[in-house]
Amino acid sequence: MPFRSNFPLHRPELLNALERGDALITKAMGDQRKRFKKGDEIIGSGEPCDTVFRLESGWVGRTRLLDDGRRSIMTIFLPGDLFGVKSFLLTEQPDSVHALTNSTVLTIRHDRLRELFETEPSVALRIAFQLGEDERRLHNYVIGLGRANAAERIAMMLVELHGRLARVGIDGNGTYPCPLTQEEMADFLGLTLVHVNRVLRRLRTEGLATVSRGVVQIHDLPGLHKLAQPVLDIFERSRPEFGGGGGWSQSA
Amino acid sequence: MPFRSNFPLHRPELLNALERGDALITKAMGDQRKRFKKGDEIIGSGEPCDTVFRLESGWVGRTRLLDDGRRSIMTIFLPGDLFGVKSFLLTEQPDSVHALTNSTVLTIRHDRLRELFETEPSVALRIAFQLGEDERRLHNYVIGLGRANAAERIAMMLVELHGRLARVGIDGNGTYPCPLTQEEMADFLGLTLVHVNRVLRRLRTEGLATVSRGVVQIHDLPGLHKLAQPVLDIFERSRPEFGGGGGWSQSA
DNA sequence: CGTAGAATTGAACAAGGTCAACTTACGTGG
DNA sequence: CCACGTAAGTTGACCTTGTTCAATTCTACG
Repeated sequence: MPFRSNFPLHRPELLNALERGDALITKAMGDQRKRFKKGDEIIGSGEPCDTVFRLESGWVGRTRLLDDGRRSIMTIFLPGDLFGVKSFLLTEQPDSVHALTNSTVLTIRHDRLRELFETEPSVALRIAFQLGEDERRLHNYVIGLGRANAAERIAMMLVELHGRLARVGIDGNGTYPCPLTQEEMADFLGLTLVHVNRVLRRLRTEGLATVSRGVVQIHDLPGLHKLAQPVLDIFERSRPEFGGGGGWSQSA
Repeated sequence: MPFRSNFPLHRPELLNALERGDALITKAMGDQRKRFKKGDEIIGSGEPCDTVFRLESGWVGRTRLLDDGRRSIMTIFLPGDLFGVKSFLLTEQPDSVHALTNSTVLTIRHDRLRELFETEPSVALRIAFQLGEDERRLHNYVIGLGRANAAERIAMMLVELHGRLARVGIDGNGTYPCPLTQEEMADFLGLTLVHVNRVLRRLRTEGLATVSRGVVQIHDLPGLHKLAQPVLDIFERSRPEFGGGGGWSQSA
């Protein structure tokens, strides 16, 4: 699944170069895929890692486990994403990357990638693009963690996952698979599992969305948008394609 | 101020290429500097911007203002940092970048930078490095916002600023200038100004650090480290160079 | 069936937020 | 050099959001 033309590119004229870079990386990765089972560690905390990955299928998360047991899921990778790019350049933090579901990945070794990076500007562009895209997502995420309340954060997550999955072709009209447990959502959103549960119930009773048994059903996308609006990625804002009017009784 | 050899590079063999890329960018920027006064907007929210900046002197922040008045300072740039790199590639979010103090910056136009990017792998490497470095910082920051309490966040901020300023040569043995108002700190840390004030008072009375009148005095760096430890960048962990024993009475 | 992970719910609690007043620092004009 | 005005910093009283602790129910699956 290469680039979609609806990618949030500043300069559409880069699209060709990006697709070329992407194809070159894909080609260099060959078709030897590694498989991981749910829960497996893909990149260990602290261990050196000499490859960059492309997620082919499944969900993967970048996690940090603090000494006292607190946990944070910093990023969720979906099919098509490159990950491990940062360790191509920088010393690694004590992060681990592990499979949230059974997953398959393609890999390329750092030294091989660096050769490509130096000889093919389009590959360098593709790498820089991935880093920029990650950063953009992190920026939104920081706003959410810093300034959004629990309901806004959850709405933001649901809307973002919906958008990203739709862009890689997974979207059943507002229904999509989501393998995260409530504990994982909590670690992703900076909340507790108990509170996530309560807010999800509230979203359900208010008719905005139902999250259960690994499936998200969005009943009222405009409503979720309205709820998440203050902290929504600008790229998601333009897509309240279906659903009724927003009916969330915001206390604020 | 080019790269320091104590930079958190995964592969020291990249250092030469990075310094070369940095020098090329610097050269292409020439010596025409733009000056901004405290409070000036350097990149407007939403407006297209066709340049990348290097901060030469002063403090600059990337900010997002939400519709309802909530504000978030997502990144603080210090002298030597490149910023606006992301907009080289991606559509911009409604962020603004503005001067936290009087500042001077050097600039390079996107089209010029792209030429360099394509012809000089070392420039591409320098750009990718900056993006990776930003991402790394955001990762830590996300942990802090998601899982650290107020005192931990503040300690993290003080330690990180100390480390970054020391690396560009600004460090008076634990005393450094910090032009942030308490409101700005609050917007940076995801707290309220009132609570920042209270925690700063507590840090002061416990003898860890004094923050006032634009100056931070760290009295007990190991103590701050201990407090921030769970959420501290690994690159900062190795530098409790001075001070007494940690004396923070953590309630947890 | 039995069991383990996940979800759900209640009750008590605490961290941090809100509101509002007051003080200090500092730049400017008289 | 002083008076004043404004932005920043402080502090208290009270409140809300989200946490903690502790059961209790699902649900999938061997």
